[in-house]
Parts: sequence; structure tokens; C-alpha cells
Amino acid sequence: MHNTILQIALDTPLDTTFDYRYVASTENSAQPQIGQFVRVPFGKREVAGLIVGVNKTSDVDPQKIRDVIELRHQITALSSHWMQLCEFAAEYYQRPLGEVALPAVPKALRDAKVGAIDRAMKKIAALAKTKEAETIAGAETAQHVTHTLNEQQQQAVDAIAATTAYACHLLFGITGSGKTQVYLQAAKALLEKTKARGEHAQILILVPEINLTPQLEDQVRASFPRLNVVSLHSQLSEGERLRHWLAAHEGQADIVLGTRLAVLASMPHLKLIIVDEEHDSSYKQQEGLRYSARDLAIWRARQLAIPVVLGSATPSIESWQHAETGRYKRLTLTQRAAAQATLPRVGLIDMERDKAVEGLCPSLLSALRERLARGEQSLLFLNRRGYAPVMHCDACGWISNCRRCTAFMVLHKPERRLRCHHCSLELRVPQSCPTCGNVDIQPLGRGTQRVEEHLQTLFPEARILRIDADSTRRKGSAQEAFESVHRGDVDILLGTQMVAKGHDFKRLTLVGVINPDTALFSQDYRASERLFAQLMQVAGRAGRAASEVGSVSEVLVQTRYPQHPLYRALMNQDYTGFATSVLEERHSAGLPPFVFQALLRAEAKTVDKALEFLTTAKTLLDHEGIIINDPVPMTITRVAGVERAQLLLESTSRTVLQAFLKPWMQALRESKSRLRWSLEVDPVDI
DNA sequence: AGCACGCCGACT
DNA sequence: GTCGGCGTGCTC
Repeated sequence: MHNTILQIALDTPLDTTFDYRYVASTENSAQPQIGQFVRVPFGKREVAGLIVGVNKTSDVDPQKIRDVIELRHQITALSSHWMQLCEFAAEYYQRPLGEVALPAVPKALRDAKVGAIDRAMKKIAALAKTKEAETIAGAETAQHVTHTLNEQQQQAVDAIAATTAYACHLLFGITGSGKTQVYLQAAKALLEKTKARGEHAQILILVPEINLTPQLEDQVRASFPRLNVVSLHSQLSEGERLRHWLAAHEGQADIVLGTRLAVLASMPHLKLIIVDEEHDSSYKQQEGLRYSARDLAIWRARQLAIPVVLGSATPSIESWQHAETGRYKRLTLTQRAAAQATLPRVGLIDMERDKAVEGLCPSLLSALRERLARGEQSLLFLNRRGYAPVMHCDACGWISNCRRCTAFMVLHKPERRLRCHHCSLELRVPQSCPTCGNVDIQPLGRGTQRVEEHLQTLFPEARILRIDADSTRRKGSAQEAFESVHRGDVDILLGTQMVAKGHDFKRLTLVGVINPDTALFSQDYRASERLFAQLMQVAGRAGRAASEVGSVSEVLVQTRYPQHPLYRALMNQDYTGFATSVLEERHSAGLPPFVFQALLRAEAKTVDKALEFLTTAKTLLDHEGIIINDPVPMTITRVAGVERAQLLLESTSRTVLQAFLKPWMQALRESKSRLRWSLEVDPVDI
């Protein structure tokens, strides 16, 4: 038996593959193939690798080449389509292939003993048999998608189902317009179409956060009782993740419902991709490989020549732009699907006229009182957790700075602690001012805890529930909290952005927005886009109840700037007008989506060192067609004792930018600088 | 990234 | 006398 040299991708930042020798043993004559996994020795460790080439020879010194420990022959090799998807992501985001491909498969598959994989394979095979038997017993393929659609929904379904090649559909529909039914019916139509041709079909549905959309998972399962629906997200146990991934990979799962990481799931019969709430920032991975799952989903659809559906009530500005130019096909839903459900009335409370006490304006309080009297639910939205964002000494001017970060320490009163939201440093609340000893140090500003405390004194009889990252730390507690709201055990729900997503509260007729103005003047030019989407989304929590309780729902926004165009657009629920004006601003300011960006970040003990590295980086290569700005410290310069700075690159051509990044990364790696640095392509938070 | 080796400060 | 700090170098 001749030696085979395997070219292996490993999960390491080294931008190269590694050659290993493979010798088929007598008891295992399996021939290695591209797309299979191996276990190999790497330095002092044993790691998982992915075969990316099978060769006879190697350029590497034969003395250095080591033997493959084990070939994972029991798993079907990853397809060339999947490998190309990973290669694209690796190139586009400037990372080695192994750093993309290996983390995309379950840890259990990379590390586990062969026995564990065999067990998982047996389990999913048995499950597939059961489903098959059910289908035969059912004697028909019709699924339980029974809702009748309105005309707009039907048109959208028809447009998606008629797609025979790649197309990106932007499903633009207000909250409650029945986007989910369009997804489900389009999926059904597509499954029937492929079944008629005797082909197998798989569908990928991406959602922002699985635990905030349990209703969608239930709906999918209920709509397709005979299909094998699996979920893929980071909260699965290792065993579940392995089984679900294998079910998708072996073609036994018909529908995969998952978060951003599921965009890299292996699905050999993929025929449709749906990205729900496509504007949501959680599609963007914020550490390691900083990919956009939405963008990769679109690339994947194009690669496979299949349709992809992006759904949102408030599409991202770049998606809207693509719909405007005709690159995406816009499908619009303007009616609420339940005919009797009406849009909420949006009102602005002018805080200059209607003076707030403890952050709450009298007119918002009277609206709350009305709901309490009628036994209806209210939701108060304040996107700031903790009791107060900072503590202050009137006598000497001391403020509660974090000693490790350029940020304030936030007062968490129930725990009697100051907490830094950036590095998690915690201190006991000082009894007196640490610098001058003044015993009267004050909380400044307010977060959800403080508003909750005040609400309790105002409405001692009301059942008030706060939902934020602090109140739901325990696993499963968010779920319990939402259930108690659904049961009607809560009169006033108070929360951060956690309450804005997903949940429809049947008895909710008032949404109050407490302090949204700060986002209007943010350094981040995307802040207003996010604020608008967030307010539209939280406003959408109201209004569905109208038919149940027979009253019009109301959204009240407390603001010092009632004339601001963003609030005007919100009042009219006019996404289109808002998007048009944002696009005009971005165009004239030369911002995305009219330019393409990349961001080089550096971390060091001092800002100067970080800036020095970036300055060198700036002049390292010629960069025609690319603007490289001056390096600047990040807004929050220091986090956990590390100083950070960044360098923004811009180009009107994505191709020109991409062509520059590759040699630039190479040069930066060769510069062997000792500090930590990373590149982000298409950054969102700058 | 790991993981080793390697040379200088406060402690069982 | 050692434990351990993180600089430097390597991984087929």
C-alpha cells in the first residue's frame, strides 16, 4: 500500500494547511477523501483536521511529516459546495480556512470517540425511519399548513415558489402582517414541487435568537408534523448538537431552524433559505470570525441557485438599497393578517412640556393607570439595565469610573454593587465618596431597576415584572418570565431590548418608551437605524390585543425632540420614508452602503503602542482606490486594562478593497508585531 | 491559538 | 533554594 499525503486544514490562526501521511491499515482500507475529518498530532497536541487535498507527494521535508492518527471514515465527506462556502467565508473575512470550517462542525464530531459518533448515527437513522413510517401511514404528503392567506401573502408565496434559480426576496411586512405564514406556505409549496420531481428538499430557516422565538419553532413543527425539524444553536447540549448536525448533513432533517451558526450547516439537499428579521444585529458574529450570517446565506443561495427570503418589518438599510436597485425582489405586506387587528396609535410625549418625575411623564402615568383600571397589560421599554448608569459625588465631583475600563460603573441597587458592563468588575457600593468622604453620593440617570422601584411606590397594587439581562441570569428564567406575562400574571412589564423581540402579548394595549433620545446623537451612524427598528419592533408588541379587549392600542414615546424626523416617521409607521432619508444621508456623507469598509483593530498596554502599530500598517502597502483613515482610539478606549485603537479602510469598490486586504494581511502577519490585532470586514459597530 | 522553553522576582 | 511571571518560537 502506497503512502498518501493528506493536505489538512486545522483550527489555528496560521494561514496555511499542513501535510500528513496516511497509511491505510489492513483492518481499515478506507480511502481518504476531501471533506473528511481526521485526528492528527499537532505539536504536543492531538487535534481535529479537515482533508482539503489528497496527494502523492509533498513539498514539506519528509522528516517533518507525521502520520494521521485516525480517519473519520464513518461520516459522509462534506460536499464540495460546503467546502467552497467555507473557502469563500475564509477569503472574504481574511481568515484561514480551518478557522472557518472546523468550528462550523460540532465539537463532539471533531473530538469525540468513534463510538459516540456511531451511537449518534444510529439514533438519527432510527428517527428518520419513524418519520418515514409516519408518512407512509399518513398515505399523503399534505402538511398541516392550513391558514388562509390574504392576497398579498399569496402573491409573496407564489413569487418565492416560482423561483427556479437564485433570487433574493426581501419580504417587507409590518409586525403582524403574517410573514411567518408566508415562510411556511412557501416552504410547503417548494417541498411539494421538489417531491413531484422525485427530489429531496431541505430548508434552512435562520432566526436571530432561538430562545426569543420559541413560538416560531412550535409553528414550524405544527405546520409540518411529518417532517423532521431540527434546531441548531449554541444552547444545545453537545450530544444534541451532534445529532442535529448529523441529521442535516446526512439529509435526514427536512427543516433546519437555527441561529447564525446554522448558516454553515451541511445540508446536501438545500433548496430554500429563509432569514427571519434579517436586520437583526445578532446575525453578525462579534468575535473570532466576524461573519454576517445573512450575507453568507445570500452567497449560499446564489451558489446553489436557489431562492433566499429575507424577512423584516424594518429591513437593514443595505437590504433596502438592494431592493431599490432591483437586485433584491421586494415583496410587500401592508395589511395585518388578522383582519380585526389594528395598528397601534403612536403618540409622542414632549418632555419639555410634560415634566417627568423619576423618568416618567404624567401623561404616561395616566395611560398606565387607565390600563390598570381596565385590567390590560402595559409594557415599558427602557434600554438600560441596572439602577443608575453612574454614581456621583456633589461635593467633590467624583464619579464611579471603572478602574480597568474607560466606562462608568453601573449601580445595581438590589445587589448593592457597582458593576462595569464592559469587564464585569464588581465592587460594593461605597458608603461614602472614596475621594472626599462625603456620605451623600448620588445615583445619576436611571435604568430599569430604578424605574421598577419607582413604579412599585406609584402602583403598590400592580403586578410589576422587570425583564433584563440581570433579572434573567438563571438559565430558563427568561422563559418563565415571559410565560407569566402570557398567563396574565403581570400588569406592567418593564424591560430592555429583551422584551422587544418575538413575543406577542395578547392583553397588551400600551407600550411606553422611556428614554430613547440618547441614540439620536450617537457617534455610531447606524444608531438611528437601530433605534428606529427597535421602536417599530417594540411598538409591534401592542395592537395585536385590540381585537381581544376591544380597545385601540397605544404607543407613547417620551422625548425631548418630538420634531425629530425619526419620531415623525415612527408616528406614521413609515419605514419607507425613514429608509429613503437615511439612504440620502448616507449617500451624501459617503457612508455604507455606498462605500465598503474594513476595520483593523489593535490592542496594547498603551494607546500609543496600538496607534503606532496602526500607523505603520497604514503605510505598509500602496493602496490605490482605498482610503485609509488615520488611526484613532476606540470610543471605549480601555476595556479590562487593555487599550484599543482602530484604523478604518474605505473603498467605493468591494472588489478593490478585497484585492487589497489579502496582501495587506500577509504583510501584517510578516511584520511580526507583538501586539494583538484583528481585521473586521464590513464592520457594524465603529 | 496552544504549548513549550527560558530567564528573573517573592515565597512554601 | 523553588513557583511563576510573560517574552519568543514552533507547530506538517
